[in-house]
Amino acid sequence: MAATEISVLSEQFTKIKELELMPEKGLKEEEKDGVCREKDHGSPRELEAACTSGALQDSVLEEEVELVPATSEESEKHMLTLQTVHFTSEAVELQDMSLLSIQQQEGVQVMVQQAGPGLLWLEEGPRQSLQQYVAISIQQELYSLQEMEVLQFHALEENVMVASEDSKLAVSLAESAGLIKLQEGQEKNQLLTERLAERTKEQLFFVETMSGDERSDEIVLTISNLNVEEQEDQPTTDQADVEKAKSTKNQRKTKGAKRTFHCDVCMFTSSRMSSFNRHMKTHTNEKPHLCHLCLKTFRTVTLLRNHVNTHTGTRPYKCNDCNMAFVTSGELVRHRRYKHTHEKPFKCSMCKYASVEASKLKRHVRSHTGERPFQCCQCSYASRDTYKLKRHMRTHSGVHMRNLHAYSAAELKCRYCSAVFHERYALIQHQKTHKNEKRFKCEHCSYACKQERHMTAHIRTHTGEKPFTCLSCNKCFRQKQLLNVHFRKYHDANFIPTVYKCSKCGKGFSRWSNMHRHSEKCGSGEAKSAASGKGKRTRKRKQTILREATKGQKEAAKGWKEAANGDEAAAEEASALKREQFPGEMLPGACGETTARVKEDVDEGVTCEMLLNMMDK
DNA sequence: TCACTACGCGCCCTCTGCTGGGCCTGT
DNA sequence: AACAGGCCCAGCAGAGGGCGCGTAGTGA
Repeated sequence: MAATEISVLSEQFTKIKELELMPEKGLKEEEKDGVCREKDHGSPRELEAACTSGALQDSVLEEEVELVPATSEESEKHMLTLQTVHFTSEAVELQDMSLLSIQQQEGVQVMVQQAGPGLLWLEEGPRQSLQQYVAISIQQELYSLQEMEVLQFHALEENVMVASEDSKLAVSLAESAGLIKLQEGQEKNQLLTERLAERTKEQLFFVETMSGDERSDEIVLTISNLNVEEQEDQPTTDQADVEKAKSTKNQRKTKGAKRTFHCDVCMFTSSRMSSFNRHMKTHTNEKPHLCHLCLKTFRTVTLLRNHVNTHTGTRPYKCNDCNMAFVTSGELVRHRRYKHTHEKPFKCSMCKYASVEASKLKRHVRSHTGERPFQCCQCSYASRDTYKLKRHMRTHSGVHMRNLHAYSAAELKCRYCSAVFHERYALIQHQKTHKNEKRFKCEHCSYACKQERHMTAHIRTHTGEKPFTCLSCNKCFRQKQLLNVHFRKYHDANFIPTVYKCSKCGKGFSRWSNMHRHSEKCGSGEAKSAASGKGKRTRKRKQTILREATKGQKEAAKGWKEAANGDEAAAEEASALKREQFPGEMLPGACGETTARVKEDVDEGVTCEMLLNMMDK
């Protein structure tokens, strides 16, 4: 892992609790606020581990208690100070809320708390200092409630780093997974005990999890080490786990014979010195290979060569089936799978989906699981991949924010049910769950419709309500658009009525549909057919022209519209602006809007009449 | 040491579907 | 004129394809 990543991680893991060295002494057992404490028996006899139930960080209170298991330096017993976390009363009420508890062993007394602690054995090796931590960051979603309950640490195979101040210890969590995969119940405890017996003087690590930064998607695990004494004669009932443990141990012995190389910075191990050395370079800032074109430096010659190729455009790996070429052979192979061979080795177990890349399958699986690990920091939205979140973030512009994501003190009620929200976005998302039905039913007749606005308008036919009043003549209307039409027709000096001319007789109509109906009767059957086709084209053309209206022009039209709502000053201003911007004749579109196309035509000396003629043709 | 290969992560893009709202059309 | 319904568009999100690049395993 790159050195830069280490620095980042070190910043992230500031929550790691410090170990403390304390005189050897027993601690009084007690159980308090979700922390199980075991009495000091003077020698290690058993190690109990009970799994922690659910209660993730959300359930954790801020209060902390430091638990100080004591050992003596002489006996190589370590004290651990582990952060304790208190759960809410609701969480405590959960069944099997028992936390990982560890019985004392020869003065070692430890209390471990929190959701998802566990144990790790490290490789046998020299004594480690007390100040040894393993910080692990994983995607939070990897830990469902149930997963936490059974401490499935296999997830830790990913993204594991060991930060050790003064030791050369490395541990493969992947290897250790079998050892730390604890199950609830006595079997686990017994198993752990046996493991202890098997692993005299091996180091025992405690793992605690805690939420990372509030906005982070990570859980930070802290692993603190301690030594335990040899144990004897502990029964084992979980044979499978025992076998697993033995298997792991053998594997490790085999590896020992092969001489494995362990990175002291992260979990990396390798049986080859060359691989190990290459890996170690990733932990340094040493980049001896300089690009002479841009002075950028690289760790390896290969990286430099690939980089230089981006300057020169050199792509040595060319596809035989197309013109594509790539810097690396791997890219070519992948390209061929995508474009030519269509080989998709990664298959979904739940559907027929298959992908070229594993990461694509992983992304796809989220569509089955519903997993949305990428949480928007500004609203309730969460996405299934990083790009969607990034795309979503664009919506958090100032207008958009006020419209959708501003907190509303007033309750925003779902129009279809009793749900209540305080964020419009959440409301909209919820309301999407009510879809595809004529869910609006009239109380007075059998009418039903999909849209509430249609129902609102319909209800007025029963009540007689006419809420839209013309401010110029006090005439009332049931629909706003009717008022708009009325106002344009009778009170707007700039309004020029639409005239649809019959191409046969030249007769004018205010509505295209009327003209079309007329044209079907006007002239021969051939004319009728032609008129029909022409009508469609005319409509299309008209819509195309109207669509070209610019935003600024719409703003002007909006100001004009406000006149219908009583803002005469705004109406006058908009009207003046409209006249100034578009001095020519107006195309009578909706609300008297002119269009960009019209403006262009006006600039070219094209009149409204010419436009209408053009539309007719 | 190098080259090949595989893997993983990230980025960007396209296609598709849904929804609300403005507006138009048929009756 | 009034009503009801449909069309169209913008905006957004879901899903997936494709590629760039860094790193690790391994054989020559």
